Amino acid sequence: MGNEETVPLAHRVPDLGALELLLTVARVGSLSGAARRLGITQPAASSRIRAMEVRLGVALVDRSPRGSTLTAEGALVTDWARQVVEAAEAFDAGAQALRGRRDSRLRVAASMTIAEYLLPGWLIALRGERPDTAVSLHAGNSADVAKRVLAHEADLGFVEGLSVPEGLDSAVIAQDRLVVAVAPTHPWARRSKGVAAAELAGTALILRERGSGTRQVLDAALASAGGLAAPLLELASTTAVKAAAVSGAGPCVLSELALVDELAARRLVEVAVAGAPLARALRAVWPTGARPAGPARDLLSLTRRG
Amino acid sequence: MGNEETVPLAHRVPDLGALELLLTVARVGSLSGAARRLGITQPAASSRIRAMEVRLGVALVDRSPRGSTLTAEGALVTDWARQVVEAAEAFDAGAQALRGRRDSRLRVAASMTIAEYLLPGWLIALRGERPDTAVSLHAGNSADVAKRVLAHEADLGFVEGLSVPEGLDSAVIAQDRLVVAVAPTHPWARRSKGVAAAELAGTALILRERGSGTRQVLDAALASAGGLAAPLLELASTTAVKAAAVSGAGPCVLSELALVDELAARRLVEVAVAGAPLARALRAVWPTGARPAGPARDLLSLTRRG
DNA sequence: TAAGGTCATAAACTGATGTTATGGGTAACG
DNA sequence: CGTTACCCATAACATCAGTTTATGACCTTA
Repeated sequence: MGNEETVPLAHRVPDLGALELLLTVARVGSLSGAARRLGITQPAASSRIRAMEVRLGVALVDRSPRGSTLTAEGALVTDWARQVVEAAEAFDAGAQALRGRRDSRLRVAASMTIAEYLLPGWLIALRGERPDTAVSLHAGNSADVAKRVLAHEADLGFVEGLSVPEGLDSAVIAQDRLVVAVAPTHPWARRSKGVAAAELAGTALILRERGSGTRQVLDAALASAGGLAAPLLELASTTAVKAAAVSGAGPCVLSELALVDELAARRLVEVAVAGAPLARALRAVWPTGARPAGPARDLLSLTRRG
Repeated sequence: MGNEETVPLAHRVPDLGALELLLTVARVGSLSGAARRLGITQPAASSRIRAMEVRLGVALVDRSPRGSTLTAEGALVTDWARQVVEAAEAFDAGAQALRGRRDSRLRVAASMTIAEYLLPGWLIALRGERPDTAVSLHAGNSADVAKRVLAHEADLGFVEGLSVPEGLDSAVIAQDRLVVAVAPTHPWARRSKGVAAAELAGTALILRERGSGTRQVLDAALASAGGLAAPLLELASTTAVKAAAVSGAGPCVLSELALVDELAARRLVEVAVAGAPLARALRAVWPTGARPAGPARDLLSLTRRG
């Protein structure tokens, strides 16, 4: 985090077009075929792949008169490239929803965690089924979402939290779980049995600002264990909370959705908590009686199928 | 999956340089400050941010004579951008390791799942602590990894699977779990109680090719339930397996690491399995007696701290 | 009011990426 | 066998996004 790069990331990593081309080559099995599919000429594809190989210092594809297949290294690079492209697709889906605003046909309001981590994926899926549906997205806290849905400024809302706001019907679409996480160097990381609710309640934590859904659930869960201690840090964004915890400032509490990467890469370690219900439902909400129809129904069924 | 795009993704999403710039603006609080930090001039930063706002059709930053702060939409876009940049950093970490090859100081061999999903994150962390350590990476199956480590062609190996190959010491660094997943439209997705081991064993599944670690664990886990049925499809890559399952061809079985995105986006739904131990240990391995030292020890401690 | 910070605009330069136009390979088929 | 039809590589030229340099306008603070 925050170390000085002599040369910026963008000069060491091929751009999205090149990564997309590589994925297409892997899928199609030839440079010229991939070029056709992407609407460019074969020499352009050839030179771009070669430039990428030179930049990375690794041979990516085996060329033959019958086509091109990935080398072993190329297969690995392609998988990493796919991660980047999928993140870019999520970016695109979110950005398109944001651009829509007034003139779009499906207006969604969602709490921050859902808007950030889940909605882009759903929108990609929705675009797959209903390519013509234009979506707009507004992100805020639970109260804000409820207000917009009640005022018919949004066709469908998504909230996390314990209770459903007045005047709204809801459906549980998934379970989320709050996770206590610490840097690997923190003493709690070595505890095989985790911490008790009372100890968690008595510890100064790194938290989101008051008013966030996360904060409410945590408050409620620890009420019977003596209530939440004064926070160590109160930060405005999920990212700031994670960064503080990674640097070893103390334990943080966040949605598992927000912590997937950090936990997988072991920048943070989960600490089990005994005796506190840190699960919470993620709900879709709509005005009482007004069952979602049309595009809202499509999106809703995407999120809860199963 | 595979629908025709009129305009390629790369033209709808800002390139990595622009996304990095946006993140820096968010962190630093001014366009000119971000420009300085990235080694470009202020007009370049200004025009790039503006171009991004035009392309997305959304105002991202509030400009004032005292600096620039993110708008509400800008904060959301920045979070999506961060996902893309982090994926690009993982790409870079992996690619650098791949480029090193012979002349590097730390040679790592890892099974596919670990190389693909975990190692890039560890390498980023390692670079944070020991910026000068050059790493090379070879990916293969468990036997391949063992061979390289035994031949001292790799300083440290990572394998998934039930047993530790002969002649190697090991340390468990994490638990992985095999997950049975189906498309949301599949009948199993509606089962609240999941499937029994015997039913899973009797069902034709979408699997990786024989010889993969995943396949071995599954074989062993279902041995007592009658053994694995003939597969529905045997595919060469994790991605192909996922794609087939998403399209509804049938249930697939993969590491939870490989399924994080699909499950979060609900392109696939997890099916609980009763009575089969689908957990497996991820292990670091080294030649018996030769305790990892130097950079290998640094990397190892990164992965198992806690 | 002068100094130091912010951001915006204009004009010229640069390079990556694209094109068209070629040529050289392998394979399948009558 | 040639003919056809794929594949890939190279060369020369065109285009455009992103860059720098140069300048101006705005606000805050000493």
